[in-house]
Amino acid sequence: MSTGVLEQVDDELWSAIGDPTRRRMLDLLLVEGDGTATTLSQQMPVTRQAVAKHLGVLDRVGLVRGTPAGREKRYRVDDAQLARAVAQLSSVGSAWDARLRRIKRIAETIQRTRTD
Amino acid sequence: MSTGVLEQVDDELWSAIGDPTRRRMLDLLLVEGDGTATTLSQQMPVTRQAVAKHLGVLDRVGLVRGTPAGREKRYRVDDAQLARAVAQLSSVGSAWDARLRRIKRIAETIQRTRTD
DNA sequence: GGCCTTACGCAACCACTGGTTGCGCTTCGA
DNA sequence: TCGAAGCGCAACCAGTGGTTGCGTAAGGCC
Repeated sequence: MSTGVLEQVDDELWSAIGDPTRRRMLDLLLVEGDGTATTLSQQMPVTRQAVAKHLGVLDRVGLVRGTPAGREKRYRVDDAQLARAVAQLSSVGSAWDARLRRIKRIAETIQRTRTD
Repeated sequence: MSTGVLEQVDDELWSAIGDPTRRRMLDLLLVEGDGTATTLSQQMPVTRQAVAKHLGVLDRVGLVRGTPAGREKRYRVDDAQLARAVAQLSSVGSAWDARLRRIKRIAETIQRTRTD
C-alpha cells in the first residue's frame, strides 16, 4: 500500500523551509523585495554570518538567488521555486486533512450504526 | 510593518513535522491506525531506537499519544493536534501564495502600463 | 515453573547543522 | 588616501538525528 503523497515531497526543499529562521528570511525578502545578509540580520535575532549560511542553503535549493552588486550581494526570492514549495506544503497538508476527515467519517458511521 | 502570519506559527509543532522521518511516521500511523516503535521501524530505513526518539518528540508536542500495553507501547495520532499542524501549513502556504500573487499582479500592471 | 524470544529503555558515540566569535580582504566614500 | 562597511572563511560550541550495545520486563511455550 502506498503511503500517499509523501513520496512526491522534495525533502531538500521542505527542510529548507522547515527552519524557522529561513522562513522568517523568506518572509522578509518577500515583503521588501530584496536584501543582503547584513540588512536581513539587522531585522532578526541572529548574526550576519548565520544569515549568510542560511542564504547559502536557500540559494542551493533555488528558493533565492543572489547577485553581487559592488561590495554587497543582494538576494531575492525565486518566485517559481517558492511556488513549488508552497505547493508541497498544501499537498502534504491536504493529504493529512483528507485522512483525518476519513477517520472522522468512519468514526461517525460507527457511532450512527451503534445507535441504530 | 508586520511580517504576517509567521508570528502565529508554533515553531515546536512545525519543526516536529519538519523532519522527513517523522512525517513518514505520522503517515504510517494515519494509514494503519496505530503502531509501535518496532512495527514502524520495520517499514522504514531507520532503527527502532531512532523511531523511538522520534516518537518521543512527537509525543512531547502532542502529535501522538502512546499507551503501554503489556510489553509493548502502542502509539496513535492525536487528530486534533495534527489538524492544528495542518492548519499552520496551510496558513504559511497561503500567506506566501498571496504575496506571490500580489507580486505577480504588480508585475503585470507595470507590464500593462508600459505597453499602453 | 523454567526458558527463550520479543519489545522496550538507557547510554555512549558519531556526523551534521544552526549558531557564535574572530579575522582578513575588497569596495565605497569623505 | 584611509577609515568604514560589507562579505567570506575558519574555528569552535550545542543540539539533534542516527547508530550500536546492553540491561531488563513481559509473553509464549515446553
